[in-house]
Amino acid sequence: MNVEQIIKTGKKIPLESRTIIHFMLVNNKINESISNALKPFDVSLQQFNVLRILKGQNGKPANLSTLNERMVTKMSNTTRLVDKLILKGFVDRIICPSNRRKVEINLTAVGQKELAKMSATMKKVEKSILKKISKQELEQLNNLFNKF
Amino acid sequence: MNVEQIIKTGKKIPLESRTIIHFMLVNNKINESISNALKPFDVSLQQFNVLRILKGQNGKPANLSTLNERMVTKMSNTTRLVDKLILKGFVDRIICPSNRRKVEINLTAVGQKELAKMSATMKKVEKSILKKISKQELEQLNNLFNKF
DNA sequence: GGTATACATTTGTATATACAATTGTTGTAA
DNA sequence: TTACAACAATTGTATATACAAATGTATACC
Repeated sequence: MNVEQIIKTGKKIPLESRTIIHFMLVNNKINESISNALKPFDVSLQQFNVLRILKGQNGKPANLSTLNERMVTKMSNTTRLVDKLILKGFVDRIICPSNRRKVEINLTAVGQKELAKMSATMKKVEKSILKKISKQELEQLNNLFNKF
Repeated sequence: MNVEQIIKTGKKIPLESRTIIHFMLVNNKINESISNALKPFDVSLQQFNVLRILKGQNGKPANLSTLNERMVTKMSNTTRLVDKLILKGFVDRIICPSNRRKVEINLTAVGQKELAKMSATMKKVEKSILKKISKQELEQLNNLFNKF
């Protein structure tokens, strides 16, 4: 992936700017791969993320603020994200009995089943995205990311 | 930046998934910094990118497809992006005399002046984003990004 | 108990983006 | 020269996201 070639510029870009731009280009590519992979399941990356968090709850229901806290990309509107998952039958939402301000969100059986399929697909996509990168380099990347 | 801590999960994440998630977290952080920095100028990152491309043209006008080709994040609707820049007085758009299907987009004097200010701000933001990262590590990052 | 404050979510509204269909223009081949 | 395909941009529409205001509920203080 050559930055200058992709954004079709002749002049060379300062190392700092180049790194940021390069970062964004890789990000675009990753996002595209992932959302393509999720398209057949009719969920966005954000929605997948919510389902995954709910699975991590092991049956314990989550409320909106918990979801928001744990999401990779925090959104300003988790309510409507959940709305869409409800519409698809992947989760259900009830008002929390002990505190009626809160809601309890749970994976449905369908949601669990679909999530399992999505996760398998995601594993493949991750492998394909990272196929040219060694374990050692992955560690290296994680260490570098720590410095941001 | 500790991934597990940020997304508040107890279990450890497989290295591949962790890298992707880590990547997204860094991306969010970068985007936030940049859009905050651009907010005073009332432009989005995409709009800034278009202005920068136009500057790179050195007075030569660009048409929409050229812009699209050179944008870091390709958009499905560059027309309306340009509309917004016109509204702000940063660029103008005329129909290309030699081929009336095309348009010619140019930086205005105001656009040039504002872009200079934005660029100065962006330089600072980049420095601040990358302040903990050495030149050598930047090279390393760029090399790793090449493998995506 | 009544009132103010903080909390958790939802709703309204504006803006951004994606995708497809449409418009207008040019080039080309019968 | 006309009909058709390719091109470049625009428009319509649906969906996504951001931000602020509003709703409803619980808690704390007097």
